[in-house]
Order: sequence, then C-alpha cells, then structure tokens
Amino acid sequence: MNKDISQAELEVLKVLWARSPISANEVVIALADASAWHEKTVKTLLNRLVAKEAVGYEKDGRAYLYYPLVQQADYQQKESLSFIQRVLSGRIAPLVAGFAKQQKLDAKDVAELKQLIADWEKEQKHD
Amino acid sequence: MNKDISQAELEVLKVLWARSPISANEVVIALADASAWHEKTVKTLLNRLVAKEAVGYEKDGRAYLYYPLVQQADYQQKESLSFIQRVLSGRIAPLVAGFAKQQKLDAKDVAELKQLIADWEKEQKHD
DNA sequence: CCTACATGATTACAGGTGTAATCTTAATTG
DNA sequence: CAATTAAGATTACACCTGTAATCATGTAGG
Repeated sequence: MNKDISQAELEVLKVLWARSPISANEVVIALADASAWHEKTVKTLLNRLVAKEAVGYEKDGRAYLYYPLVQQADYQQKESLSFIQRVLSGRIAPLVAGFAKQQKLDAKDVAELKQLIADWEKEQKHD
Repeated sequence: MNKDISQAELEVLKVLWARSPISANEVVIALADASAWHEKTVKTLLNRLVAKEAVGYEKDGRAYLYYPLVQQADYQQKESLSFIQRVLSGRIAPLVAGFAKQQKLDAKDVAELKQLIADWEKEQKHD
C-alpha cells in the first residue's frame, strides 16, 4: 500500500535520495542545519515512511540503515502530473509563465526547455 | 490569517473562480456531476474557505452569495512556485520533461512555451 | 398565524500530520 | 555483572481534513 508522502516525510526522503543507505542518526544530522527537528521527530518520520513502503532498511547490528524504495524521478513525475491537473487544470504554460514572472527562470532552464521543445517537435514529425 | 487551502476546498474554489458570486446551492449543483459530495459537505467546505479568508460573501436575503477572495492566477503562481521548490528542488525543466514523456504536452502548450521563451529572451536583452 | 422547509452555524468523528515523549530492549561501560 | 545509554517501537496529542449530521432560525406557504 503506497500512501501519500507528507511534506515533512518528503524532507526525510530527500536526504535518503541524496545518500543511502544511512542510519537514522545520519539522517538526523543531515537535517540538523536545514530543519530544527528533534531527533525523535525524524525517527517518527522514518517509521512512517517505512510503514508507507516508501523507505526500506537493512539491519546493521542493532541499528538500521535506511534507503528509499521510491525513486525520486518517479515520485517527481507522478506528483508533477497530479499537481498540474489539480491546480493548473492540466495546462503547463501558466506555471512556466508564473515562474518567469517571478524571475525564477534562468538561462539553464530556458536552454533545457528549448531542448525539450525541439525534441517534442521532432517526435511529432515522424509520428 | 490565510491558511492553506485543502484539496477538497480547492474544488469548491474552482467553481467560484468559474462563476461568482453564486449561492451555496449553485455551488452544490456545479459540483454535483463531477463529485459525489453531499450538500452538507459542500457547505462545510464553503464555511472553511470563508474562515480561511479565501472566500467572501454578501447577503442576498437569507442566503449568501459567495465569491473568491483569492485570485486564481495568484493562487496558481504561489502554489506552483512552492511545488517546484519543495518537490523539484527549484528546477522547472524536469517537470516539463515528465509532462512531455507522458504525452501530456500538446501543440498548444508548446506554442505557449515558445512564446514565453521568446518573451524571456527579449527581456534578457534589454535588461 | 403557525408550521415546514431551507440556510447557515455548530457539532461530530475517524484518519492523517507535525512534533515529540515514553517504553523496551540490547549493547556498552565502569 | 550492574547501570547507563542508544535504537527502534509505542504512545501522545492537538490541529487539519474529508465527510457529514444535527441545531437554530428566518422565511414562505397553507
């Protein structure tokens, strides 16, 4: 059963995406600067992720080493699609527009977008 | 105090974005086909939106006519930015890429994106 | 004029979430 | 070997959410 991952849980999962398998304590340390979470809180979040089958672990002595069971790219793709449908009624352009308006769009983004568009157009032609 | 709008609340808000001011009953009717919500549920959601100051109303006899206090474009922009930061670590291209990969990108999207890019590039030049 | 109905207000209630504290148990240390 | 410690497991608890039901009240119809 793959339930929704909450925002706090996502922060923990991000740590595991960056590096894994790691112990609960290493996760706590990795989160220490960014968030002001208590160690117990992080452990709870890890537990919940395990319960949701988003994270697995292997035993390492009496401690566990945790690692993600869901891949970041999969997660991002699924969430993006659902976000675009839920909030943007399925249109992606307004999102990019808002991003541009807030000066969040940089040259790298634009280059990537142009590449994507070129790919898409090529795809259309020999379809 | 402008709290977060939940998913169910958003559905109600969408109705008001499409047409307002309208009565609670008109909202119920507008939602009747899409969702299987009980009238009472819709009223609760309207109340919560009012409590969150996302929706206002004016009296019309003994009933209220509801209308949005937050504009859709503002909401979408804010949510998009926070989504991209929270889930995509601030990069927008992967989102578009995922969208393209799932064949959700159509000619209209591409045209709009090209226009946005053109605007952005012009903006950069005389900056 | 009184009663039924419609409307908003209040209350309900289980499950999720943020944020921990306490419990259990195995290992480490003196 | 006993006591402290550290890991994970269990429990806590208030607030949010989905999904209504019940309450109060003003209005409209008989």
